[in-house]
Amino acid sequence: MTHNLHLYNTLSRKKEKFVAINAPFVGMYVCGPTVYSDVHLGNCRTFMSFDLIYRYLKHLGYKVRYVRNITDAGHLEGDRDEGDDKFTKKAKLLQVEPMEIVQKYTVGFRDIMALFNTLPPSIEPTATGHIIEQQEIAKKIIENKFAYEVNGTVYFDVEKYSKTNNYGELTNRKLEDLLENTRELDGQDEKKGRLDFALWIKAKPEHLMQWPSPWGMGFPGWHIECSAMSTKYLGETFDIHGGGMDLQATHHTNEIAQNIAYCGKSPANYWMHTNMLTVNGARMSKSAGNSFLPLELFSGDHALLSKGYSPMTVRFFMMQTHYRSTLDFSDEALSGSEKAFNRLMDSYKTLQQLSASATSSENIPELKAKCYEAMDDDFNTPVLIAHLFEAVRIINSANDKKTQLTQADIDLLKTIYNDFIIDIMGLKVEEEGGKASEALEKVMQLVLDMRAKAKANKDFATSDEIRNKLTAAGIQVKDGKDGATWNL
RNA sequence: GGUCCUGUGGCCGAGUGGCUAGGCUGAGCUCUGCAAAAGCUCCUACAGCGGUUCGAAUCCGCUCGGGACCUCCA
Repeated sequence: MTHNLHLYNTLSRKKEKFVAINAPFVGMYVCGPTVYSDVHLGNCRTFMSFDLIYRYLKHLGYKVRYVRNITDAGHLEGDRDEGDDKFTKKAKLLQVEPMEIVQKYTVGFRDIMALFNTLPPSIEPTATGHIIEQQEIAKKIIENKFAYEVNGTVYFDVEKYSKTNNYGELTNRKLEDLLENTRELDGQDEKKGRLDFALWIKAKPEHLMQWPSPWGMGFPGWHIECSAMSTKYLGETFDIHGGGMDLQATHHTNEIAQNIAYCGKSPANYWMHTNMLTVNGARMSKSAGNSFLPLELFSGDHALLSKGYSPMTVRFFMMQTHYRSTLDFSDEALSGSEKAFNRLMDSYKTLQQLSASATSSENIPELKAKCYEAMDDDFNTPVLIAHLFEAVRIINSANDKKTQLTQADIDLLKTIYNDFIIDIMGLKVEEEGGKASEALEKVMQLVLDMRAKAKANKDFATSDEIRNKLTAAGIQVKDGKDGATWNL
């Protein structure tokens, strides 16, 4: 595998050259959604970022096993390790089965991700499908003396673990500081240490989701599902583990601790974290109530939006920002991206009908090298896009006969476009498609021919009338050197 | 309070110790019957104050903003 891919590893806090444990195979685990309500845009950003990473690794020739879980159990409201989980709460509210909640939002999630043109993961395992595996890990951790049971609940012993391991390594925090800053819990606490977290939680009789276990009826803690499923499908140590930055301090820190307590091995070589989406500078989150639903974005049905934006526009918008930077969301920024994206894709169409010259005035191989350089530098899509706009300029100039491209140049440009725009960034031409558009194409050709005749006869009143009425109908006419073209 | 990130032109957003980011917007020009499209040019920014350096937006310190995590969240 010859490439120069470097990626930022949260563990070392710097960019490192990517070396697969067992090339050409790569194991990648990404923490997926908790399906108790609609996915919001922030989730989508994370999964689009990892989709990009998945696509680029595949493009480089790796055989990637991409595992992304569906969390359909556990997840209590708050830190008390008590009360209803999110599914039970919602199910009671709507008077349905918790699994109906799970089904509804799992399907919704997949539909949205498909609209965003993300590839499905290789395996999409669910927490409820791996209750046994989670119990096995909890048992082993107890055996290894890093966990203890109190009244049917199993807790991980963080202080014990810290004696031989660096618990806060992922966030560079010291145990003393963590202890210092952790809130004192209400008196009835049964945990030994205030940093201890639950591997298995005792269920009250009224709980709708509960399973038998060596410790009585209960349900799994939040973190253990990822330990169980990543180990099962990718092994004790695999290549890349990813998720949103908000998972770094708690979820991933605990996941690493569980894995080490379980088998003595750290789960992943590279930890990758994607940054948050913000709205007016504040993090977009379900609990803050400032989130956008993807469908609101597509329809424009939101107080902060002047109009709707297509899924590909949104994807392009996100690709214009590096995955580790926060991305501030605004109507103005989206509208800028929409225009830029259309210009990029228009040039893609122009490229298909470019005619070759005998000589070349541009260095296309260098452009291609720059594109790889950008992607190899921790998946730097903003820089990649900057290079692609250089290609846009070249293509449009060639179309205007202002620069010359050989057939080899044109073929290479096609390769660059197909590789980087379509395959790697996962953008596609949004077509209305079908027979209707075929017919429209013919009708438009007819109309433009009639207008060309009027122009040839200097009947500008007629040609302008045709153009104006087409514009009013939402069709833009562009007069070029070799006749007119149009688009919606 | 603790840990950490961040502050770039009208807006979004990359980046490196010295050499053009890019996109959107705005202005001008070319082309065009006119317009649109396209191309070219311009608007030359790096929070503030010190320091290191031949040279810093890029390194260090301080100040002032913004944000994240420490509680469920991608």
